Amino acid sequence: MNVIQQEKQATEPDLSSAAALIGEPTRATMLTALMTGLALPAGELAELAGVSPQTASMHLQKLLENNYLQVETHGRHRYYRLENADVAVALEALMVIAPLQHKKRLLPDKDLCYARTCYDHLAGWLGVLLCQTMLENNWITQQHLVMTTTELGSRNLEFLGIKPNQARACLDWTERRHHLGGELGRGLTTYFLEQKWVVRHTSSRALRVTEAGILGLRHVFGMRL
Amino acid sequence: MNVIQQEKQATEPDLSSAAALIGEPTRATMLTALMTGLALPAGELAELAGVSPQTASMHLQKLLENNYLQVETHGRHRYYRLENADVAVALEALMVIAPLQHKKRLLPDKDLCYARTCYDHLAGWLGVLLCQTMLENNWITQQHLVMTTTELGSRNLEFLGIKPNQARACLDWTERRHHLGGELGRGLTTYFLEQKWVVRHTSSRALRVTEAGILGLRHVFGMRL
DNA sequence: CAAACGTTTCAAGTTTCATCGAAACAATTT
DNA sequence: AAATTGTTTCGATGAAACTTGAAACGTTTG
Repeated sequence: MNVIQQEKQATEPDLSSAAALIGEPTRATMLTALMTGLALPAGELAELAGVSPQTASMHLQKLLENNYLQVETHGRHRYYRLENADVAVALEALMVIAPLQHKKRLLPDKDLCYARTCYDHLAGWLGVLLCQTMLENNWITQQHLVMTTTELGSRNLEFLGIKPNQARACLDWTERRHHLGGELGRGLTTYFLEQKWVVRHTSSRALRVTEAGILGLRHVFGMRL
Repeated sequence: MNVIQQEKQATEPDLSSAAALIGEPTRATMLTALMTGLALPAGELAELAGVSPQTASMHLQKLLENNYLQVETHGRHRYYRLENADVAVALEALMVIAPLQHKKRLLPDKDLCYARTCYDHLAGWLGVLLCQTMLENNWITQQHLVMTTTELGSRNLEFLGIKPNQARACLDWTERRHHLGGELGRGLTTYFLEQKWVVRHTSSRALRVTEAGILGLRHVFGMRL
């Protein structure tokens, strides 16, 4: 009543269409699958989401038009991936508030809680443990949301061939504690994957720790799984 | 085809319903309005969104049920506000990727670009200028995403009665540069509002700088508007 | 070169849900 | 106590968009 509503063209960004694009079960499933950071072909995304190829194609086109995805054509396959980290960040931010929904609060998958990728870095129980261990061993120091490698940490990381970059403290939605994001987070995770200390599950963001991983993580980082 | 899809109950958080809740124009408008951090009555939100009171009521109930909002009853009015900062963070994260949409990229409102609140702290051109000035004057130092007050800064802030907390570097979507969030961001903004250096616009997140504000910002912070 | 495969386009059918009139409820004012 | 105001509940309507079958397109394989 007492609010004047004149200049309607005055605009914030188009929040609703941005969110609506994510707010559709099929698309949300596909986007979540792509949070591994990997590129997946259309057919696989269709199956993951449980819809026909036509339907998936339509949704992928929408995500593409709105620059949420990139596509790369290889032969008769078309591989889709997230456009950039901003999209992943928005998805994560939504996951933080999603559990508030309906109070159903169904427990998430065990494997996913244990270890998973968060776009390009390690998350879950293992990710948080890594972060804690590196802090305790004084390889990194934390200033609120930024983690910096100490001299000790830098030496050790360089020895492994990992660039001692800074890390960003990233809130883990299953553990509700920080894990390592940013440059360092990516570097470490790339290393773990290269060393086959962890391997990706077939159809989720979850990661499995190999025998080599158990040994490596203990000897190099001092983590006891 | 080659992906086994068995354990379907394995779940990430319910991203789609979280986003769908935001992805409806009426609800998005109301949520955006509430990003001031203020509480608004149902009728006012209805008018802002351009829908009837019944419709607004329905939407508000949904947002309430899903814990995106709180409500406070005063007499026959019901005041709605955001549940917590996590919701605001998610909205901001979506605003970052929203401009990618459709390439329409229509310029946002001038007032909003000039100065506005971002939940509980100052944003827009003014917010970025404040951040820059404080850095240049060596009141704060920046370590990537964290800003710490220097000794000089702490003294000056305490003299004003503002707690010299740390600030979080928060990406401004209009300026694409950092402004001051976190504890310090809120403290400064509270102070500006108390001093009536800035006043809220009637119907948006935008802020107007008063005469006293122009003087105060110049003399105390050395900012030339 | 024909068949199979992955993907997209087109044109339906179908469902979901936002919307508003009517009415009920509650608090305030006259 | 009656009238007014702010808000919510109920029910019917309608539009938006998700879905799939059919078909076309391009690539790979035999």
